Amino acid sequence: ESPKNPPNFPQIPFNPPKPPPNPPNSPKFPKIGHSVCLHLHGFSPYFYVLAPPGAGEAHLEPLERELEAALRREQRGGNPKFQPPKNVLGLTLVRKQSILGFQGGLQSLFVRVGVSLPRLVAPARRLLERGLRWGNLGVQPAPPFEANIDFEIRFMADSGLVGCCWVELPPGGFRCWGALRGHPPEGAWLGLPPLRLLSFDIECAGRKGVFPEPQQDPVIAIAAVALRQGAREPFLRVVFTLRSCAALRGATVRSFESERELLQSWAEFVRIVDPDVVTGYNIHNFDLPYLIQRAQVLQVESFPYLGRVRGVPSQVRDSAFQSRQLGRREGKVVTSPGRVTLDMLQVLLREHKLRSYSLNAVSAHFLHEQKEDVPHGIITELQNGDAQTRRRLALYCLKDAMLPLRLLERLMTLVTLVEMARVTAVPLSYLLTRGQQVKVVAQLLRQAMQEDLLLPVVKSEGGEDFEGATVIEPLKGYYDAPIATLDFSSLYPSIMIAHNLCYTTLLPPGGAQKHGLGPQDFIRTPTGQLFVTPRVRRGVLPRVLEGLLAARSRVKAALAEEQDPERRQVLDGRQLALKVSANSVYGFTGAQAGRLPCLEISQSVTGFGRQMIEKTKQLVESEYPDVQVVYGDTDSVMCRLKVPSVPEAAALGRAVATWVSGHFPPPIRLEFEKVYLPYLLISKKRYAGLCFSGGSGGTPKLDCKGLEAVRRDNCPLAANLVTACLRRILLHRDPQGAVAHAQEVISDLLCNRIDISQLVITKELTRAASAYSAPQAHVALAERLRRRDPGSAPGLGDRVPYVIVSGARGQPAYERSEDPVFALEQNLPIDTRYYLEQQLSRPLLRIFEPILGEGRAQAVLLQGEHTRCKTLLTARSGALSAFTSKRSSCIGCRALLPHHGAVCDFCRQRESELYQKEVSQVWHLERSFSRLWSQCQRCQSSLLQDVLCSSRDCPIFYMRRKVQKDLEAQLELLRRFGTPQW
DNA sequence: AAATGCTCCTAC
DNA sequence: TAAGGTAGGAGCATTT
Repeated sequence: ESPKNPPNFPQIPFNPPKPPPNPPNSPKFPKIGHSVCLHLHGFSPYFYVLAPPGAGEAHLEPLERELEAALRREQRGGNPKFQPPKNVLGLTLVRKQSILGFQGGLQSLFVRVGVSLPRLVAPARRLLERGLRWGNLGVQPAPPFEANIDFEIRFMADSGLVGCCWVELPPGGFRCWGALRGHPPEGAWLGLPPLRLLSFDIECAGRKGVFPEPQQDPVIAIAAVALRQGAREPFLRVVFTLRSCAALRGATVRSFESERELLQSWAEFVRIVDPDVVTGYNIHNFDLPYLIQRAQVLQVESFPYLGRVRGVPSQVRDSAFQSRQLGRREGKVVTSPGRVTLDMLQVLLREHKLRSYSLNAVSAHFLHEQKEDVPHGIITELQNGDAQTRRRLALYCLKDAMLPLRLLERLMTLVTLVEMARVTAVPLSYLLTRGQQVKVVAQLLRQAMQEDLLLPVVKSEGGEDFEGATVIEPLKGYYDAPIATLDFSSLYPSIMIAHNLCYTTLLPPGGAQKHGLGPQDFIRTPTGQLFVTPRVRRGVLPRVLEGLLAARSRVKAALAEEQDPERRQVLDGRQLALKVSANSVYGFTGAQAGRLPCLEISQSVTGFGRQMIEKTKQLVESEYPDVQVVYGDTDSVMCRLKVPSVPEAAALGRAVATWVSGHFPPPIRLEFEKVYLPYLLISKKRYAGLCFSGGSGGTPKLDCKGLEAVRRDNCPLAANLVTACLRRILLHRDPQGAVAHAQEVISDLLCNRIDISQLVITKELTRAASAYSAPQAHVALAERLRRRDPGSAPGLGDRVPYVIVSGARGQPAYERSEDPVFALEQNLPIDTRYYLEQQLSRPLLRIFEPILGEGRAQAVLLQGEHTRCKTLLTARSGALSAFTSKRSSCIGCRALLPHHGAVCDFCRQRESELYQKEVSQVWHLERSFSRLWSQCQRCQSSLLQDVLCSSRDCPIFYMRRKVQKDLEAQLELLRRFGTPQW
């Protein structure tokens, strides 16, 4: 049911175009009329407790009375008005097994506790766990099982639904209790439904230098773009503006004189478009909370009904999320029942490692186009102008609403998420808000249910760390011979399958005697744990993993046949989801603060892994004396082969892999992956090579692991230079060219010819400033920025960009970190020595030393003529020198002058010549500036309007500002000549 | 000068 | 309440 008329919702005359109808009887999709939001009502959750010894049918009734009474007492305490009709829906005795530990087929007695509301699960569990009266057995504690399963996961597992699957409903009205008919996402039910996506962006009129706050600063524009999933073009583009706005081509403009009307109208628009997915960039932490808070301030009562459930308003809540993988993040969550809010920023933070996550940087990276970035102050100016300046604002806003949709499409975000939801059986929203564990829990629960196994509620205590994988000691150096890479695909999942490692197969100490098992019934893992063989009991985890691997082979086969591009996309997405999903099971078992940790399993898995890589190296080297394992990490070995060509290396690699595979139990297999030629091995986890994937004819690709080229915590100059040198060495096989290039870049750096954007280092703020025990450059800067303007300062989880500026001798780097824009605007001098010595020299030496030799690399790179370049130009070109020096110096000979003129008496005779030189410098700067300016105009797609952009993620911006400032300084210099007399 | 601990980010 | 794992290189400030 879609709430067309929430309480007190005023009717505003407004007729946006209706979404286009679905294609009639489209062969691709089943016939669908509407999006339907199923609001889950009246589903009763349940959990289990282990019954104490001696418990039976007779104990259930008194126990239920006890539990009911205890729950009522608790609730009266919390909320006297709340009086649910019934808390406990029923207790029943069931015979099942705990999943934890081999049980020898013995079932235990459990009580299934059904309660009427999800929020009763936690207190009921606590009461039973602590101990209630079990009739004549007295007060007995009862350990809970499955009391920590998420409500939606419980429901879906019970109904046999997976995330994002098709559900068939009877035509006309329906009221469904329990039996929903979900279709497996295959065949006719493989595709995605034509979901409606709505992307939006807001603009606020902030005050100068302060980040906009909803208490004070009005919303002046909201742009919205609606797209049907799978369609190429949006079916709707609308901009809502405060005050008049000139027409936009291809978009509807709706102007309002009052902000209240603007907000009301937008909310109504959302309800009419009725999107399934609401997207945008940073809408979670900015746009949505801002709108809702602003509507509160303006008392627009009807506004927050943005969801699909009648009478349930969207709410802003603070949220904190913390995981080892994603770090700690805090922010706001806006609820919107019935719609998925898909913040592209959150998606990118989870899925992609980038230097910067500004919409700007992201557009440049994924869409290869720059976007304007207009500072807040100027936004307000545009708003205060006329219909034309507000048109510009509207267009800017519209573009920002458009970009998330384009990112969504380019990154295939929706398909990827839908497939992950289908494979792991969780709702799509979980993938955006929750961690990795819940996906494994969902799968584990479903498999366990089939085998009458229950998941215990464990209190996670921080256990001890366990030993991980082996990294083979690298034989460092430069190899001009083919290196074949062999690896165990899905190593950890296949270990778990091959050795039947599972919660259900783990034999505790003494378990063998207890269950009367002989030596042939169990195995001892390399770390000493005992697990029963599949003959005794097949594990649940291996079953889940086998299912995932088997599904993967089916998808592979289907992909070979499938022609339809959209279905192919779905299958691709599924393949990825299956792989990722299988690989996360091991991590789940080892998760210290986990839902169901079992270090015996994870330890054994890595133990087997260590044994295997060691054995592989030995097997290979003893069977093939001409093959040498030069390196290996976890599941791979790099083999140096004494064959001349890539195809021969591939053939030999395949033979070796097949032969080695025979020495391991299925489904463990060693596979030939690729050939490197040449190969540069720097150290553990750091190498580069020219990669021939599959060892065949395709174009080889430069592969670079762990080196500065692929790290985000150095400046782009270092990363780019390392990449460029590696390309020259490995791809073009031109080490001399690489050296020359490196020398040139070093020279450019020392002569201040490197653009500041190349020197920006970014690092993540992983915790609150006070939680750091060691000083850090980015943390110190973040603190300084916070003092300058708390609203716009970097928050937890943000990446902080900085440059290192010159300072006093011996001053630590953390005191010299500075905001790049600030440094540019204030003409703070960059510490080029720092960049050479701390950012470039060591990475360069590391890659050149294996080729040139130790001494030579040092001499050639760091001691040549190019390191002595010190320009005179920079010394005075900055505006700084013009304003800070108390006395001016002669433009000809730099001698101090007693006056503010241009030249000293000695240089007076060449004054005309010097003047001409400075004038030509002005021309030169003007030409550069005009080139950059028109480049920025092209970016804003208007050659007629001023450039307002100040994107700190665009190199052109830095260059433009630099030239502009140099030009100003140069003109100032020119003024010192006065009116020429000659 | 060398060793050490903290921090970040990557490989797998 | 919820939160996948360990190995490992490198930079940097501080201590030894």
